[in-house]
Amino acid sequence: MKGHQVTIKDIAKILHISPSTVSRALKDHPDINPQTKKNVQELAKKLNYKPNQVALNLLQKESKIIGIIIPEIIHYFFSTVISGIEKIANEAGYHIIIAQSDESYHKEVENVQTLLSSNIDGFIITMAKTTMNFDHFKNVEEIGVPMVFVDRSCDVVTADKVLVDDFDGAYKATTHLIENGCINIVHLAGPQNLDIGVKRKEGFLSALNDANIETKDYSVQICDSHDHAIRLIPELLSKYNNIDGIFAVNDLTAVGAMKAVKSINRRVPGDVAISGFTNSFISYIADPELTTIDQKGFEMGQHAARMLLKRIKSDENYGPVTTILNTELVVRKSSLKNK
Amino acid sequence: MKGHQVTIKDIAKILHISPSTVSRALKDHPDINPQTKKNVQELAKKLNYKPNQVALNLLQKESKIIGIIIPEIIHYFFSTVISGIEKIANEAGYHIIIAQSDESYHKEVENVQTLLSSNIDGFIITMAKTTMNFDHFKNVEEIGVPMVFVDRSCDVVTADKVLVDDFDGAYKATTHLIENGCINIVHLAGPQNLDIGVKRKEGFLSALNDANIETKDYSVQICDSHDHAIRLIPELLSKYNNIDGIFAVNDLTAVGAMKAVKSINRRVPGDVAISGFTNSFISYIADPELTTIDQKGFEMGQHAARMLLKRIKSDENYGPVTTILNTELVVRKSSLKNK
DNA sequence: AGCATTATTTCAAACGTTTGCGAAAAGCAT
DNA sequence: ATGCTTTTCGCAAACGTTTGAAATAATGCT
Repeated sequence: MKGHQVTIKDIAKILHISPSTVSRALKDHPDINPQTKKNVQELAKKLNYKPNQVALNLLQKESKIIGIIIPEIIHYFFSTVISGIEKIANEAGYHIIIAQSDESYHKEVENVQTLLSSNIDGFIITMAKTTMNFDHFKNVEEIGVPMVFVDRSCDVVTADKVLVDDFDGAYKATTHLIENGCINIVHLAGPQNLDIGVKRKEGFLSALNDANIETKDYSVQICDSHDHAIRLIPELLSKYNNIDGIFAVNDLTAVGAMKAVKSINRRVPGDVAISGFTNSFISYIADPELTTIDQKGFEMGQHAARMLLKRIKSDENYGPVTTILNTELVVRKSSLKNK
Repeated sequence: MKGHQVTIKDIAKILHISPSTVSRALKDHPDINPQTKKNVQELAKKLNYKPNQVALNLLQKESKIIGIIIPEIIHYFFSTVISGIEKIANEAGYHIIIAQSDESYHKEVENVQTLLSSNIDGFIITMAKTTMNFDHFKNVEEIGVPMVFVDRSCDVVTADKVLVDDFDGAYKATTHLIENGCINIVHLAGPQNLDIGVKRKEGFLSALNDANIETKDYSVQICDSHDHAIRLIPELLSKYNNIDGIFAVNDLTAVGAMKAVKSINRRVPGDVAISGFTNSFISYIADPELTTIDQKGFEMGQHAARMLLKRIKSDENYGPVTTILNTELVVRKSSLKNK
């Protein structure tokens, strides 16, 4: 059915002039007779002429499209990142095209390939957790398509990066718990093969150290999911019943821990104060509301987009830039023991 | 600093043959000498040749891109819809390009325009709440770009639609509450200028009616946000303290109500059973976990994508199709009074 | 009128790919 | 060798647009 889109050729034919004249008339080129210009522009408007972007992309080798590869949109944090990117991109006349890797290395590789063949102008990527081989990114690098990594970095590929200061965030959250009277804090840590797992743990330990609190052998537990926390915490609290604070590597785990604490009839924050990390939507939903570290997803997205656009528009090949954003402590009820 | 992607021409030049031969060799055309074929295919592999989609699109007059306009990715429901669309689209070799309207009519209009000029092959749209004028959709219709509406419909535009049976969902949730011993149920309803607001309310009322429960003048409250529920519920419960069930128009409102009930020392579900609508992530986070109606976002997305692809590929102009998906009751703790 | 300028328009190539058709080359039978 | 068929390949056009250069038309000047 597609009544075909009006083209420059159509206009040219109707007006008995050449396509090039039409093209120039439409962009107000000084070489064109004002009368012709008027005719063309009026007819174009009447026929609702819209330039064919695909043809332009082929010609100019730019698509005004930014490809985003991200593990899962469903996660609040990622969707805020996307929103940040979209805002800046749109302001610059760019569109975003989104592909999810579902944390799968293979889907990530596939996405990189297909987006590449769509003549994407640049990539903004959060790597999948399972990605250990980086050849697909190397390939992008070789072809010369600019790339910005968000949140998760890898040293092998030279590209711009936007990260968040995980160490400092963890330090702030832990210190906050200490200042609110916690002495025996447990850290529910992420997997130690991931940067954020390590950094957040180190921030936690450093905060304890600076407050002259010595760590016990149970102070750090590898536990980074809601359900795992629900299983782990009751056991842990019954074994070490002087635990009075929990700092979880992410909000979901923190909420799981919160539920678990309540389930064994201890109070949050009265008996156990809790802090999460990310400031996702659920921290606001939790009861009591969850103190957490704002990971600035929107800002990260904005930053990444700005860095990418700069890279796209520049011809000189300046070295890779890494931006580290500051986190922010968001205090809510779950950590306020004294009140 | 774009080192360019390998093209058919490159391969042709290296092998001293013509581009057409390369093209045919790559698609295993019978006209080509097996040896030439082998040479071409091997070189193509070695150089990591990927066909330029843009060029193909230009030839075939399609962009293989589906435009999605949606209020806000951040909402769990919408992101599941997107995931559903992406899955089907990718399987068919299409990409998705996402634009958010932020529930703003003006941004929606703008998005429609810019996506149109990107030669989108079709639209999948969830209208903004504030959209009362539909000229921009009419325009899309005239141009002949296929369009599928998801979740929110409008009768003015003739296009395919994927909706959910709001009435039935509300009926099921309400009946479930009744079966679990609720007599005095309050419905926290959405705005009555929106379809879902009306339909869900009607389902609620119909369920009460079928169970021979008469409605009171306070049975329906217009209240569709977390914070509003937190303000409203304590007041309502103190005024009518025999209220023993709440059916909220969405999960977020339900969670607000839940918090409010707990805050005045009544128990959920013991004193007041609660059901939401949507089955968003927070229903799983809530404490107790929230009984709700699964709105099947992923399935809606898949369906919408299938309908759109069918429309894109078909030449005949069949009438608009409306698909209404069934919801599903998801029973969790918040409604199980008796146990 | 003749020539130089300037104004206006068209040509042709390019982007990467596909494809109908014609051409060259090779094989085969006579 | 001649003519015919097959095999194998290349030419050229097409998709819609832009753009440098060439061509044409119109104007001005002496």
